[in-house]
Amino acid sequence: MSIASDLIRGHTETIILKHLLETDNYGYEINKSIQEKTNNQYELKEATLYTAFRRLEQAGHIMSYWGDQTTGARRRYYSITPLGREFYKKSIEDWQHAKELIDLLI
Amino acid sequence: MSIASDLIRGHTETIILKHLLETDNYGYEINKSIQEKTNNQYELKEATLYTAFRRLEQAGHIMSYWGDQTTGARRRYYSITPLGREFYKKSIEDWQHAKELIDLLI
DNA sequence: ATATATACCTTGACAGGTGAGGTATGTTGT
DNA sequence: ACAACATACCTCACCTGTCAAGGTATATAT
Repeated sequence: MSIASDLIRGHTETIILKHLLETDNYGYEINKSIQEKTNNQYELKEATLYTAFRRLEQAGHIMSYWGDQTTGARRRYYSITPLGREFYKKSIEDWQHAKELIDLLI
Repeated sequence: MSIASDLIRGHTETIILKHLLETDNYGYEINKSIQEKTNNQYELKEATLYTAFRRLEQAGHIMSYWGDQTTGARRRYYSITPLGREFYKKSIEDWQHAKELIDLLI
């Protein structure tokens, strides 16, 4: 059992930011982590993942740099900014609030 | 404090169906009911409301008929179908599931 | 007369998600 | 040696639901 796009929509950025709160990380690894956490019930589509990174960087919520892999494919690491942390906090509050309203209405 | 479009997206149809479970109703009244329930924290935009009605009718989840108002503006009443009830039930389950996954990920 | 409330509707723009395609490196199986 | 797979990135065109902005029509209150 999966999850509909329209239900996850709007959470993509929050999910990514959550994965950057403690350590920097790169796209592929973040997505694998999502799959593991959800027992393969959910994964971000690559196009969704990378466009979200662009939006977040554009908005100043994350910053990126290339890892110095001496072997294997190159990795672009992302780091959350102070602004990104604020945005994350606000998103969590919005979600708590939205949950209540939706539960009230459906 | 309001609620972001992207967080409510995908719930519009469920919200409408919920309002039709017990009695037939019409658009304007349904929207007022939503505002009252949420203490004016949320309302469906008219365009959203009416396009959702079209989708639901197209999908066979609701049926419509004109009320016989002798005075005042005409009303188009909507009635939920058995298929609509099934869809509603499924949507609630999807929501419960989505909530868990989102809470796990953010 | 004018404003407000009721009640419906459509069109075009916008934004996020996605399918389908691409590039490149390293490892594992036969 | 070669194929297949895993790792890791990226972009473009398309789809869908929301919304701003416009419209129509009737009844009531000031």
